[in-house]
Amino acid sequence: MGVKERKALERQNRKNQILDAARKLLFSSGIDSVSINKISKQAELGVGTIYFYFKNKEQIFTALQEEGLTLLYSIIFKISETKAPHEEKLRQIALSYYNFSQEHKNYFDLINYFLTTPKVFFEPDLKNQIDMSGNKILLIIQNIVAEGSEQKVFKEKDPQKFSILFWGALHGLTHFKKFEKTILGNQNLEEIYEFSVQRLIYSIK
Amino acid sequence: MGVKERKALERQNRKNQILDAARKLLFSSGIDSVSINKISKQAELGVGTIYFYFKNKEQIFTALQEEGLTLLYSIIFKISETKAPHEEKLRQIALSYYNFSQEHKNYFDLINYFLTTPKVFFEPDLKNQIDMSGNKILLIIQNIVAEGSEQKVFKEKDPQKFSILFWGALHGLTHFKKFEKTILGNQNLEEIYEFSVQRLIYSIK
Amino acid sequence: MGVKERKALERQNRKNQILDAARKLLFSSGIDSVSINKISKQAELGVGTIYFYFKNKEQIFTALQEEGLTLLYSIIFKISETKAPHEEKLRQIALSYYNFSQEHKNYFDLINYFLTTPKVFFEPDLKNQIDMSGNKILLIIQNIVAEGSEQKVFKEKDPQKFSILFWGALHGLTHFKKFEKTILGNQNLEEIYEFSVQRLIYSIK
Amino acid sequence: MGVKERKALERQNRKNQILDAARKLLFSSGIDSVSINKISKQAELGVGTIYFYFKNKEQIFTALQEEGLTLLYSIIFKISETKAPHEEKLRQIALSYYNFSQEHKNYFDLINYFLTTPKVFFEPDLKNQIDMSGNKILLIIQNIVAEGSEQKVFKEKDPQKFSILFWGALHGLTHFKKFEKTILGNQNLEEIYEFSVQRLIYSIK
DNA sequence: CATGAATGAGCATTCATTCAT
DNA sequence: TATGAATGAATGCTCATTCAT
Repeated sequence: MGVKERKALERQNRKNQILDAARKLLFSSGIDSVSINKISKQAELGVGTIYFYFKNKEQIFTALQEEGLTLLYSIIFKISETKAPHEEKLRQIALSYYNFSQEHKNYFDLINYFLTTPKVFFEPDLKNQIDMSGNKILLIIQNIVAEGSEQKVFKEKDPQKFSILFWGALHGLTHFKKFEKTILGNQNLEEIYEFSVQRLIYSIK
Repeated sequence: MGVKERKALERQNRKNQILDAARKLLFSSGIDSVSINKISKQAELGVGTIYFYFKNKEQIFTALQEEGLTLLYSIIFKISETKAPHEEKLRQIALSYYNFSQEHKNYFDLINYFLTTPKVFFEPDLKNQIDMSGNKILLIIQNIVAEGSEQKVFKEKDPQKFSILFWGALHGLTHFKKFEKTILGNQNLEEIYEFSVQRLIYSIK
Repeated sequence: MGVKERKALERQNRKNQILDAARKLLFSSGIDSVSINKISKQAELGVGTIYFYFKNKEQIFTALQEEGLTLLYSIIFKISETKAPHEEKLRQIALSYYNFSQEHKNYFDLINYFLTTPKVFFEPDLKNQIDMSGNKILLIIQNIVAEGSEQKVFKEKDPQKFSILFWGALHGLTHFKKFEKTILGNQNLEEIYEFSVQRLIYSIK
Repeated sequence: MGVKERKALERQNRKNQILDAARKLLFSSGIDSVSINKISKQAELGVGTIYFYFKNKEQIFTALQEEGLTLLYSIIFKISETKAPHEEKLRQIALSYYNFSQEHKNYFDLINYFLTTPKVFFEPDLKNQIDMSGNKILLIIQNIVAEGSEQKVFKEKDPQKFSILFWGALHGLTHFKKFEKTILGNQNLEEIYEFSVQRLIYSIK
């Protein structure tokens, strides 16, 4: 192994060391209590070192969000690889998204953080990077729909548009978790979620 | 006008003065830069005075969010009162929600803030107040669907569930605005939005 | 009842109303969370009214401290009135002081507040008032010792000095409660307290 | 001198710089007016810097109190090392405690602050640290009594308990300084103090 | 008598970031 | 590369007191 490779490896190790610390903080106390100083303490590194490997806090968050998206992707990918009927795949993907929002709440908060922050300035590279992670997931859904349509299981002519509707709807519904005790009344969100999935799938059959 | 009335009026005026300041800040620099100290400066009042009229920062945000929800409600209510066919009403409501998210971005950011912040410490009263404002909007949609179903224009048996799906989907889709240049590729969100509305309405016809 | 008397009575009622509120706050959340604003809310009176009846916060605290001292006095007075032997009386007084410090912690904190605050400015009247309340208690002890000496049960020639030593020692010991888990090691303070009382009494026998 | 040593030295210097500032404030205007902001201004450092060296305000107070206890310890230790008779040592220790309470009033106020504040949230480590400083002083007294008892000068079987009584009594008596013009009447506290010391010592002879 | 609106200095603490070493 | 000392603006919030009505 040459000097260059070793350097690159060490570099990656350090980055991971930092992300490990950030992740640990994120999971133990939530997004609001992740600060650079705390990360540096947790990682047993100087704050300066953190800034050597990450330009700013946003970049660390981005990396963590990518982790979350990758995890989500792998879950959804697995479903897409099964032999289940197309319809069933969509249903399972939808359900797994709901589960992800509950069981990986911290990652989900992070995704929402990036999705809802009105911050104007966002480095284009960073933004692109995140969006592409999201896109991969969208493509899975899109492919299932497209494939289903080819095989005449579905009758959707615009799989891309539909996949955005599909995911957008699921995403929007997760936010209604906060209304479970109020607006939703005696129903729980999961019920409504399943109803919605049913309807969305039905609409392309 | 008696003393009591005048006092009550002055009280409301002051409250408005504070909300004006808060709104101005919110609209000029975004939610993150609204602080009590800044509000007090903007309103030309002591911070103590702010706290005399509002228990805490959250309450000011709540009031502002209610403004936004009231505005949204009035828009949607107007549509519901027209003589347009049910289907058309839903379409217009959907469209107006999209427009609201773009034209009243600051109110919309505020709504998203409350919807996605992982903070829990929200006072039940405040939360209930907001949720009920949201509920009023939901009920309009629900009524249109219910009425449409009664008149056999729609065939939806569960108008409540469907209205949640409807609004949730629209809401989720607005978040994709951020992906317009990346994931959405050459399409713009409005197109997809209209496609989605079409599909959702179609699913109950 | 003439106008004057009624006025005086009303005046006292209002004062009590205020003290009731202050006491309630003191007992429910401790000395640090008693503020004029809170008192006024609790008493359902305007803050201005509070200031009409009490010159400042200190005066309210003084009144409450007097309550505490009066309560303490009544406890000690009762003991002094029994037929118990002088020695036994002293022992019981000592014990009741310890109990008072534990069971009426809030009053005791208040006493300590006045006793340890390094504040320079203290209105002479106020100070005198408090001191006299303390003096009454001291006099009881002093009388018991004096009487005991007259009857040759004790051999103390200077009952005043001894009573100050007696009370001062007891008071100082109560502060060691904070050391129970550290300096005091495996002993508890009560044990040491009793030991001390024994010694002090023994020293005048 | 290596880099490490120099760093450590500088660190200590900064800490002292902060403590100097805190001490100056404490001594010039009393404990109530020591705030972190004031310290930072006095020390000509940013507030953040204060927090870099001390975890919180309490820790600064702790350090200052330790200074006081160390000073007191050194005074008492010197006495314990003399060739004076045991009895005389106790007398001198007692007297020096009184003098300390008058001449180093600010340190004494600090000690009282920690001893009487009803605040609970004290960190165990900090509390232990302080208590151990106090314990060292107590042990000196205890040893003198124990040694005296071994040599049959005293007849105390429980030196620990007695040393607590001894110190507790002296400590309690210092609080009566406030009563010099009122309860104590024509006597001054020093007189009573000496009387008390005499009695306490006499009780173990 | 009674009110309650208004004050604004003050509080302890956190933060992302910089930069000389 | 790596460090960690230093910053100081900023945060939400409390407080005793005043005073015009």
